[in-house]
Amino acid sequence: MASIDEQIALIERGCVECIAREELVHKLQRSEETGVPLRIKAGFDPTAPDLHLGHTVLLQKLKHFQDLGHDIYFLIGDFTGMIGDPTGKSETRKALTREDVARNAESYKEQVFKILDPERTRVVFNSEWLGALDSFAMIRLASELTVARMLEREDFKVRFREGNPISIHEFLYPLIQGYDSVALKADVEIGGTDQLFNLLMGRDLQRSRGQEPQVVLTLPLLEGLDGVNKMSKSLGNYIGITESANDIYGKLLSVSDTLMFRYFDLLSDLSGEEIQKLRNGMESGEMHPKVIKQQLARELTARFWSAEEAERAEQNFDQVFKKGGLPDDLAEMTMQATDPVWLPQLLVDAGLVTSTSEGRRMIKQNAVSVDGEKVVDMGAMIDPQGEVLLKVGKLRYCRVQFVKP
RNA sequence: GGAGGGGUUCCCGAGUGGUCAAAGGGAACAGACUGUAAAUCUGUCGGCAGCGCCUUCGGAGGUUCAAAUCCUCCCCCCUCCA
Repeated sequence: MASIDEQIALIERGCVECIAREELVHKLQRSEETGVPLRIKAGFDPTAPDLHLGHTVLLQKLKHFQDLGHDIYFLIGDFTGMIGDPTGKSETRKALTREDVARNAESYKEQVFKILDPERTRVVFNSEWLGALDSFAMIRLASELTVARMLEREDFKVRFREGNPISIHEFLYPLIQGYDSVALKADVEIGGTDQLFNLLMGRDLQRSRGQEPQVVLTLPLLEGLDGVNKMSKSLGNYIGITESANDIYGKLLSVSDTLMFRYFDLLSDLSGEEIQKLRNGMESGEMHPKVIKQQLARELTARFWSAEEAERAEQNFDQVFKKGGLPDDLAEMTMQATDPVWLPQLLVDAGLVTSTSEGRRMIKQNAVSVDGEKVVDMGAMIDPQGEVLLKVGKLRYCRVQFVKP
């Protein structure tokens, strides 16, 4: 067993803040003496059907605790998801239906275990205990907090000051999340820095109900592919962990050089020194940024697939973008037709553009090619014979096979 | 309950009777240049077999040859007062 100092070092690695470090030390010591594992809580909002790299920052941290022998409570906020968490958004998030939540939660469960050990992970739903709270209990819970205290939260403060709407139910969210910690008797809760307020709420409520307050660890938010906003499904700037090896590899290679080191820091298993070496290498000009980025892409692709798959993705990438060849996971479809098809319509049918108008525009912009030949005629007709390879822009491909009806 | 301000195309935001599919910015997409990086430049950015037609300016009606713009009712948001 690692010493307490070593354990703390691992736990704090990558964290932005660790609230009440001494408490953590105390908890770890006690756990070691009594053999009772700590209860580690992390909440996930079930809006996204797919986990992405941003979530894995947190999952890696949970894994650290797991490796140290503690119990993970992977909380799926199915109840809170239906309320709509205001966190990090400048406007009210749409509440999910019960069906949405159930469906999304299922896919969470499937994906979490790509990183966590299922044996030591308990997946829990907060509707379990929150659904059982009656209005009386809910109002009593609400009485434990003042509006002024609520408005301390940056998000609310700003919206209030700028005259943007804040629904009453949004005030309930932090309370409810804090109550989750009470219900789980959490020893430690991990969350993004944007969750700090909610995480601290857990401490308050636990204390007021006679429990030992949880230690709060915050992790930085991972920026999405745009390098500006946090990675999120709804912004479309994410890399999903169930995406194909080619996609994961390709998307990673498209991040900016600055962002690349952010990803190294937060996602890579390399040590701090090794990452610094790469950084120096790039700054001194000894290493080409692309080579470093490839290393990142390989490591992470291999994490969710395998070293071989990562290797293949790299070859595929080179083939497609260096040599202008074709990807190996080319989309294919068959189409029934006898008469010549108007190209813009064909592009719509193949899912490469959303309207014939867009198709025409793409042709006009010299972005469309058929069987490798640029097409400039917006009125082009395609003979429905054999198969054709359609390409729009650099990334959209489809092979269409024609069949007689 | 009272008084006032506001809801415009993905987002912000101009637009107060025809010249409006609607300025400007952002995002996005395409082209050039590259390392599918950044930056930059150029173009596109409601739909439709295409300079003509159709559907959009919170919703429903109405006035008018003509409405995002005027009128009526409704819904929603914000501010101040109680």
